[in-house]
Amino acid sequence: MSLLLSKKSEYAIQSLLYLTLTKKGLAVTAADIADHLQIPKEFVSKILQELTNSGFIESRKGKGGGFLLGKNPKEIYLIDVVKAIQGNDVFEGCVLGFPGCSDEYPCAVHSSWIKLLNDTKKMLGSRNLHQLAHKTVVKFDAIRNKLI
Amino acid sequence: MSLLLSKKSEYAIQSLLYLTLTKKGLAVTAADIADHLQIPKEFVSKILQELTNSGFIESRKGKGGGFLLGKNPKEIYLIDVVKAIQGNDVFEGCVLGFPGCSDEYPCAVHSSWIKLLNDTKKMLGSRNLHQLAHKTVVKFDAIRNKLI
DNA sequence: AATAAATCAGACTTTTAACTCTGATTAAAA
DNA sequence: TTTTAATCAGAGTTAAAAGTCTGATTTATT
Repeated sequence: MSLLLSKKSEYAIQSLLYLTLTKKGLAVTAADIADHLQIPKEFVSKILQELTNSGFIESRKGKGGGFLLGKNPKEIYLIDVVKAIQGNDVFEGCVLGFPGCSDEYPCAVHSSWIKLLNDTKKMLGSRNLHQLAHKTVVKFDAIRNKLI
Repeated sequence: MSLLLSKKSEYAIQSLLYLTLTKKGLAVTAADIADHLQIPKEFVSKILQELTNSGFIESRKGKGGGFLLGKNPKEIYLIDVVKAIQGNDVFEGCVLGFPGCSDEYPCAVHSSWIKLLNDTKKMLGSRNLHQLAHKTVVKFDAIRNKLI
């Protein structure tokens, strides 16, 4: 896990970016995604299921099936994905772990932390899949060519 | 765990703040700290041991023993504690989980993430125990009086 | 010297995140 | 209609973080 996101969130975002880059209307299998992202197929399948349930993607069963984006990639922001995967209250709570920390009863670093948190939320809330997808092509290439 | 720190780090910082507020030269027992912080005694004992090994505090064995700060609280910055507990590479790694993410081979949000990370490090790197301790008295009071 | 009160060390357990497996279902194509 | 290739659902496993327990050691006090 990075400092901010769980592995699940990371893989969810990577998968969505991959789906954004595939031809519209064409279903991509979990195996294909797992292969291109170099992550476990079974795990990514679970995550794709969750993303289906939360409406980010659609699934097609049976032969020729797979997954495709369920919305316009311009309307899927990183923060939406993170909240769907990690829960709506990921961004709550005191940094120092003190109970009942709030603007009224702040801990010693409360205001600075709130600023950092707002910046983080602003960052995740202003980047959508459409903006990020083409910048990610090079990453997918590097993984495929085992440059990493 | 909050977005940034592990429970261990949180309790470590809380314990150090508590020790900063106690009379110089007087050892405080793990039980006392656990009680005032309302966290498990055995767990905090483990953490205090680690903090002893990394030189933040000193321990006195036997009757009348306990723990006390090993350095000047003006010289203990939050980031030092976090690195000691969570490891030096806490602040490494790609937010989106892509391998080999760097300035040369950035992911789609690399530069924004580096900025957030630097702000975070700056925050943790500029607050020492001395600055924070007195602002924390009210938190300890609230916990003791079960106001929370 | 005995007792009491503390840390110390390390094994153990629980919980949560990460990951795996299996069998059922669905649907296209032969 | 049978086969093949996919998702679906949910149980199971593993690894890491969080938390507990126990027994040994240390040291001040009686």
